[in-house]
Amino acid sequence: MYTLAEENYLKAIYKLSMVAKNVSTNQIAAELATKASSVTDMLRKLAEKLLINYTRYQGVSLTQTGEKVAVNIIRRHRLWEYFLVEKLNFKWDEVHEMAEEMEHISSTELIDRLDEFMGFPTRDPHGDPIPDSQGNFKQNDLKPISAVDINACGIISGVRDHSSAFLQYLEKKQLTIGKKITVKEIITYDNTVILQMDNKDLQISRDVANNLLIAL
Amino acid sequence: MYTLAEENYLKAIYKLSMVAKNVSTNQIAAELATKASSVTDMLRKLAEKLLINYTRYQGVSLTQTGEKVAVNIIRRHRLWEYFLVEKLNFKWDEVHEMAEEMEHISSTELIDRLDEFMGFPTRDPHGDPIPDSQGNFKQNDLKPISAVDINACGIISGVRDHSSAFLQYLEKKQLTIGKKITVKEIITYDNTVILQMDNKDLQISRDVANNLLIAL
DNA sequence: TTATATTTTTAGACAAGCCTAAAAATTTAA
DNA sequence: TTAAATTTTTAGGCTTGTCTAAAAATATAA
Repeated sequence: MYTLAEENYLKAIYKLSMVAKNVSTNQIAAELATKASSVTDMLRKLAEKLLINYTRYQGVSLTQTGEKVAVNIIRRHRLWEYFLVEKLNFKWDEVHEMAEEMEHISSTELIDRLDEFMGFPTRDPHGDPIPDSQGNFKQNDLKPISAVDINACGIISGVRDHSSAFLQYLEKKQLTIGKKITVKEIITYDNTVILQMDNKDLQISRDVANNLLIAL
Repeated sequence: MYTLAEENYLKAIYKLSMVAKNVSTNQIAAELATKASSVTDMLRKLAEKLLINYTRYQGVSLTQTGEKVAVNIIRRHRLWEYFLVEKLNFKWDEVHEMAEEMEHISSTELIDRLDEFMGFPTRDPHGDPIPDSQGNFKQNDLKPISAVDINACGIISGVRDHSSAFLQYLEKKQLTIGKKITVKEIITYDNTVILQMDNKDLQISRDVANNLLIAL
């Protein structure tokens, strides 16, 4: 239906749209590690196919069709990640690259059966919600630890950075999905955060606090 | 490691090599539904990469490396077919196209874990042997029904034609893997074959007898 | 063994998706 | 509000993998 490149562009635009309604050429180029001129080329093609709204120099947004396609790719990605962790016993920091390939397998029937096989999971191993077969899912209502009040208490429920380096660090510190933590102190000088978890104090940097999400 | 096109060429050459040592340009073109000139182009590239032995006008054969790559693709294809049938409950005539896409997922670790998850199956849903992680597997020692003697008795163990049309026909006639049959008569005029199965007589055409394999 | 048919290769072209370098538009700053 | 900086687009080119048409090699038949 859509080429590999097209799917990757739609996914990137979808992801960037979470932050700002209109997405710029340079943002897409950075996300896909490609050049702005290549992005412009592709944007013309996607607009032609009515997958994005695009006016020269004005940035882009997904059309309804484009969004549907993007959500479907995300569904496939997250279901495969769940499969790799829950059925094949991979660790949460090992699955991203594989799922990046598997998300492009096109059969809808396959994905729906996989979904059923696993018992219709609602979150992938990183806490991200999995869209159902209709494309419905509720966005996580999570906050980065760096943005909550002192003495706030919550459950670790997601990450913003999916790199293995970050996930391995969290694993080592036992900062995994489901853990209950309390924010004890935020050092104003460098925004280092002191947490309490399992009755022990734990110090994390501003960067880590920014990328670790909790449900209050 | 290898492009989609390269993998498909290697697989086609491997398949055609089963029948004749040296494979011709036209045979490959037919197998891949492409043109002879496109095949020539690709053969030059594969020879360059030392995956095939190729001399102009003389046909090709796989090098040891090329064969290793081809067998690996076949391993992936057959394991995914097994997964689709045994875990996701697809029918044996529904899985070929999906596996055709899935066989190109590159991670070796993924395939080895999938293999383990399913208990190291040795045959796919069509009776074809699944190479192990070292690429070892014994070729089926099967005969088409059209080639056995009268009164020969054996177990249906494989097919030569993997098209859904053929598989659906077999399913309807209950001519499935594992069934015990006896060849009662071969009509010399048109090579129609009369089988006995489950104490009932069954008539199959020359074409069906040619594509249905039994272990004696 | 020569003519004909078939197979294979070459030549030249095209689409997709990427690139660099330069031009144009937009934004920011003086 | 004009100049400078930044962003985006255009122009032209490259690679991969495909195609058609024509030429060359090989196989077949008279």
